[in-house]
Amino acid sequence: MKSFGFFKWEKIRKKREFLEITNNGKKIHTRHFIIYLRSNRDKRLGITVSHLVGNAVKRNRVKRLIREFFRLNKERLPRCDILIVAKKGAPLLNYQNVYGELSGVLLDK
RNA sequence: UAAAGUAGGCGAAUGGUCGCUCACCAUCUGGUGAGAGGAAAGUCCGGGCUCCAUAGGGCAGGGUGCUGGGUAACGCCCAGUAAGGGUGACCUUAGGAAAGUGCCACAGAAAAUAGACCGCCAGCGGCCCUAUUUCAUAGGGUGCGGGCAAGGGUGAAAAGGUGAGGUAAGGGCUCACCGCCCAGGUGGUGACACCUGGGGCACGGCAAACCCCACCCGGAGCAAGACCAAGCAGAGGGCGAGUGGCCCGCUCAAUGCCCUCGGGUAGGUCGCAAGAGGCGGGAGGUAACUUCCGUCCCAGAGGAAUGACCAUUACCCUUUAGGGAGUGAUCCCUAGGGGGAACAGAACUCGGCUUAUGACCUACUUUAACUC
RNA sequence: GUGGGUGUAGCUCAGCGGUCAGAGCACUGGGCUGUGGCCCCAGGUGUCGAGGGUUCAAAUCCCUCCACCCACC
Repeated sequence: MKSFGFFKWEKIRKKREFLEITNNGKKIHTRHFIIYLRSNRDKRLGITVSHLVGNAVKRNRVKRLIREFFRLNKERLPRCDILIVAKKGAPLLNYQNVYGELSGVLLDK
């Protein structure tokens, strides 16, 4: 299981699922993100970046950085659905900042 | 050299590791190829395409507005005309106010049928004052009915302007020049320009106020629309008329249309990437553009791909050291450190417009200053 | 994708071509009171979202842009 890929079945794609996780999941705040967790057989990722975060370029960049984090650290993540919501300052971060902020909360030692 | 004007360009490159989307080949491990923009943006216009409606006409409603051309079309582009701005290169603006209605605050005498506050002018009548030693004459003030619109003052705007003659004072009252109006001619497809003659002059501004004139516009949008698969359950009421603004007209009489309640599904394929396409060249045209030949195939997602990290080399800024030019401010070269690199992400598609955009570059032109 | 709305004083809103843009609340100062509130008097307050244009004159009319909000499929 060496794959660092990010496949379609690892994405949360249905609006219904997003709502279920927001309502029933465990909620964690960090400086630039809100993270919802709900235990599941597979590890899956959903990302929400609203228009309040910035324009399309900034929103895409935030999503790509979060996907990169998921992909590279998949081995150490817990077995659950992860939903990450970006807050306002998020476009100013680079990958190092994102890693620093998310690893402390999500990764096993 | 500096400051401007116009037209345009570029929107870092290369390599490595780990990834994403699509196509093809292999086949369960992979390999090869392709993969954001000049604005992809805002959604301000106009087309293509699809469905619905449609004999045709009228009235609403909306849009455009100097002239000619270009175009699939446009509110866009090109060429010109006039007016205004700028020393200039250049830029900006554009139907009709003698069809009608309406508005023009404040100030001012008066604001669109002109009018007469101060004023100017002569006449008439009485009274008062002054001067000339009485009569009387002259001057001034006041009153009455007239003439005038030069001057004053108000305003954004005061009913042609300047000068001369003339007059009781004045006035296009007359004349010259300028402006305006009318008629004719010439040139131009035309906007318009020029010339000749006539008229003393009539016509304030606002249509981004209503409006008039000319031309254009059927409606909705790829969640259009077509097919496949899965699934369910229909019931009640209304319309006699319906026709996606209205009317006439026209057509139909149903398996039609509308409303309410209830039930089911929200999956896949196509549309969906060869186009008013790009590049190079020839021909026509002042140009926009058209046409012919050759050549190329260049994103296609669907909680939505085109990325992350590292290295090197260019570019710009700053700083340190060394060297060079110069009296100097400063500039150039070499080496090193630090920093910066904009605006922004395709969603059916094309033509424009508008707005955002760091640093840099190119061409032509103008104006200043200096040198030869 | 389509259609619509809002932006005016610190806040909530009027005003829709013509004096120096108003009202309520709030704020400041004074009076009243031993003190505070209530009450009374006086006062400050604005690039009318931004930039152009039309007009003698624009918050108002016309363009372009910005921000926010709503509705429908």
